Amino acid sequence: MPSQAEENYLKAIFKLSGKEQHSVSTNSIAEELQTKASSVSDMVKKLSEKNLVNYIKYQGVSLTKEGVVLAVHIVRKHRLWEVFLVNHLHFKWDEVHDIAEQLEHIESPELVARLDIFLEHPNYDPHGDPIPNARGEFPETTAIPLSELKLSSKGKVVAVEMDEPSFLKYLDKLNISIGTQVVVLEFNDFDNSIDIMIDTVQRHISLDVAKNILIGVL
Amino acid sequence: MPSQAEENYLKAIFKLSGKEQHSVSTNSIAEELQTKASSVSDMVKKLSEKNLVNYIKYQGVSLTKEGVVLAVHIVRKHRLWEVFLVNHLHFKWDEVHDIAEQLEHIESPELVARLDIFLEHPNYDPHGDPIPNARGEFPETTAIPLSELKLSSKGKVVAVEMDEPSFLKYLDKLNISIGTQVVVLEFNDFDNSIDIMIDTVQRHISLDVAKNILIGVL
DNA sequence: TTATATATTTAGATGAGTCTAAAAATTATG
DNA sequence: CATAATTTTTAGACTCATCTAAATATATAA
Repeated sequence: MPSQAEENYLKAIFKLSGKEQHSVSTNSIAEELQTKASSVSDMVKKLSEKNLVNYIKYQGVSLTKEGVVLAVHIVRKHRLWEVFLVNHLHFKWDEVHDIAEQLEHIESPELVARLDIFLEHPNYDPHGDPIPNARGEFPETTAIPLSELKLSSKGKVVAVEMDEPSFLKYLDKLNISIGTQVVVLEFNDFDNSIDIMIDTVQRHISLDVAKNILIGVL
Repeated sequence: MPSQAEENYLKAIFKLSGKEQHSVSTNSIAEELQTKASSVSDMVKKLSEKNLVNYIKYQGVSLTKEGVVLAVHIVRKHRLWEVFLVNHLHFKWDEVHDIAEQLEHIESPELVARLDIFLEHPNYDPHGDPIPNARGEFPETTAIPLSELKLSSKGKVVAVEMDEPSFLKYLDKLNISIGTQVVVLEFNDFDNSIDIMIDTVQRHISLDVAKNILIGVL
């Protein structure tokens, strides 16, 4: 059983490696975990000895099969807890990340199984992120960033790709949440901003924001 | 904010100090936490510097006001989580202690407050132990060990004073749980065992067991 | 009350995880 | 392609929490 620190590294590497699980740099891990590259070197060496990551000095890091299994399991716990916090304790979606960061390290397979049942096997967390099942399989998700929609096209927000409270509160202010209908009115080349329509209101959002709003593909 | 290790020490000292919070020995803390007396000396020194315990070398340890506040808060979290695990996730009472030991260290005042509301402000945990409220006040409890009942007297089990799964499973086997009616039939002087009546069945229990079953006093 | 047993503390070591500063490898640039 | 800039790793130090073994204080008992 990995320590909490090890779990955080596995999760970070999993996240940074993307869907195809490409190898990632020491620096990017340090950035993600708000730590120093030298600390990452040390930890990655340890994880490598435990066969949780593939590591060749100066060549980047990737998770082994075993490492992926563990990382996915942590993601599963994190997202299940978020569902609990929002659906049952009535937290807002911008308040749950930090608490779930703690809860995800609770070690008890039985607890996860029962929580999953209690929550009625949710497929997505409050931010629209897919929740892997007990076998580590993610539900199908086909979504593209709002920034890649075609002009005049319409879509439904299915997820957001950032958990920062400030970002989520900003979306609240724009009346954007999971399920919101969006129409792309205009792409503004000069600053890459986008004009969109939410309900009957016209809004103006930056490219950065648009990139982090995922729209469902039928 | 104390570390998990510090929290465990505070909780142990609180437990060992009893209702009147008398001072406790290094050795007893070591025993309670399954560690060495030398480790306790070190930690107690640190807690003393943080003004969480009163500590005079060779003279024992007691919690300061501030230490009591923290310890009670941890107890509160532990017991609230136990209620959640049993009432909502349908764990058995002998399965929740270890999980609650982990959950009690989750740091989020908001989480505790909302959990308390979700659980509808429970006053007792699944083992009958009182749950302090947000101000740290315990509900009234007047109970005596089964071992101190008078001959032929009748009573209702209100709590058990031991969380060991083996003990709790043993009580299950005897059909003893919170709320069970018990009648004392006989005290056996030769081995201090006690004959009791549960429902319509006569049972024979040791003094050790009887000491850990608390009977409500009207 | 002096010797002995027990409890407690100190000294020094260890492992986990982190850091800074310096060294080494890799990548980019002129 | 050689040198500069960047990235990554190593070396050494630090904190936290623990341990063993030795020293010291307290309690017990002849």
